[in-house]
Amino acid sequence: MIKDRIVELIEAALRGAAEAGDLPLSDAPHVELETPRNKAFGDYSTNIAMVLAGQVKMSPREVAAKLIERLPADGGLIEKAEVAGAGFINFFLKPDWLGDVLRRIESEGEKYGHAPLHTGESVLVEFVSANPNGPITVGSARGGAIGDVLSNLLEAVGYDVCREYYVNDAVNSLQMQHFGKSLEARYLQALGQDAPFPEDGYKGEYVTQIAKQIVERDGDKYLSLSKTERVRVFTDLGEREMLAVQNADLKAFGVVFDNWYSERSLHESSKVRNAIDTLKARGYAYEDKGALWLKSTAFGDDKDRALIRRNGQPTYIASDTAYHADKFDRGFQRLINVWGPQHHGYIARTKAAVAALGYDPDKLDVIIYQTVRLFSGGELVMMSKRAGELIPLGELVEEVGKDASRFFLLMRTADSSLDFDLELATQQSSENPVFYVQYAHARICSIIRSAADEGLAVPSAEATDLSALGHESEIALVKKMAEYPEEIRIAAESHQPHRLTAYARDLAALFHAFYRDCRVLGEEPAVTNARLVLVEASRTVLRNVLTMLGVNAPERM
RNA sequence: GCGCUUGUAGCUCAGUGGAUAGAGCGAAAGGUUGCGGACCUUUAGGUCGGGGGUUCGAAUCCCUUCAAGCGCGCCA
Repeated sequence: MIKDRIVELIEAALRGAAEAGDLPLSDAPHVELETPRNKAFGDYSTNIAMVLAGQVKMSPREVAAKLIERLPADGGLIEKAEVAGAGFINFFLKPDWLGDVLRRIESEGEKYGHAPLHTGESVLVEFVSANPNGPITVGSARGGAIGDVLSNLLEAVGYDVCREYYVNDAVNSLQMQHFGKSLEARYLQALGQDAPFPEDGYKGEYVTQIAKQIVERDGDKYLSLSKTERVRVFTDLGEREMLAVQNADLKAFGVVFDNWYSERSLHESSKVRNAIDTLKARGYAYEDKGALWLKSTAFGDDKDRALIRRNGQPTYIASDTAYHADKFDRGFQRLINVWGPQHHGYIARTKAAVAALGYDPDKLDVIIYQTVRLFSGGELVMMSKRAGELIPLGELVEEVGKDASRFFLLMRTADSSLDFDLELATQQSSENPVFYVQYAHARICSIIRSAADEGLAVPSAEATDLSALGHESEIALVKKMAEYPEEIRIAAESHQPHRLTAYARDLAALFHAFYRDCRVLGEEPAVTNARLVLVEASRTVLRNVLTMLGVNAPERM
């Protein structure tokens, strides 16, 4: 890669200067190379002289000048290197480097952007994990998009990734019991009985729908059961139905999990008991007021947390602790949890629990995403006409499609709240970012189709003279494509999948600018051929980034 | 009260400790007959919430303060 080659040149210059006594350096400093915003500052730039100035007691410009003197022969890569500003060294590349980029994109194809930086490392990404007592909401869907695309990114940099959904199906969960009671009441009502609806019940229309389905399928056969039995049965039936709906909605959203991990199984396999025994043995669990407590304050938490209630039932923290232990025990080296905005207070206690069990809490990263609000035509959409509550993911995908749903939910950093404009998401115009990006891809395909109609195939980059490329718009486009692998690396390592949507928009904009300025077909053969190579490379990179986002790259629109 | 997140152009937001803080929309003026319409030029618009500090250099890191959202159960 070009950037790596320049870094090597600078490192060689540093060694040379140190050996010759020009610069009194003890060990090799880390060289940062960046792409300056302003093209007057060259193609690449380094601040190394300013970093070293204090250490070697010279002015930054002086250090820069000495380093430039020591730059080794570069094999025709660098046009010139010059000192600028406070002591930057700016590198201007010979136009030939454009060809290097295009040849690399061609040879790597759909793997362009991938890099084996973390091969052999495994990571478990847990996300969505909504309670199985209702459909996935748009809020949780944001976690779905973040978790899924982050997983794609981690795979691209070499990780072995497991996408996991934690199913909160514990039998003693109050949420699930409320759900079961609500369903049971709707069932009785559907059979014409005057059953009271529980006070803390789930009023959503979907509960009534499920009850009706059960009546249609099983009739009144549950009437003979005792009330307690019936609630138990309906909790199970409802849970099964909700998991199926969640699974289907997520699938339509392009999210498929490798594993659905049952909380109940943690209790049944006595992993919860084992975790508690370990905590006791390690001295981080104690009894007080008839309950058992996790001494999480020993690891920086605000207060200690209950593990087992006075009535003998374990709390969710108990199962969650066992769950995280099990993740490590399954051999994952890193854990990532993608959690909704209400859960930020749980980071400290979860890490504390992990540490108390003897695992490294730094191996666990938690991404908290903020709330999603839906707007339509500038108006806040609070209610769904159909369900009488928060809009389910299934409805969103139905309304704006998988592509727009995913792209829009990834347009902001997870840290800030997100306003989703439903009207914009369905708009067929350049103001709609998804449309704008997909349109660029369709346009590329159209050019290649037109070329084929004229009997022109896209020539291979390797066999084509690319020296005809050199227009400002061509250079800007190639530069952006050259940045893609690093963009992937940064997005993956900083856990910021939203960066990809910005990159996709930038790339599309640069392609549209190229299209405006440079005609592909009907030019001199040398020009047309070189530009066809460039267009094909643009298609590859655009398709790669859209694939990473889980968004379709259409050939026609 | 404590904790987390946010605060950047009229609006919505980008911005890996670097050079003159950017984009889209909106506003003003003009341009635009070719591969697929979703384009171009110019102008206006900023104390990066305020105040300290670290650094050669801060929107970015630290402290403090103000404002907004959220969270502080033997619920999950």
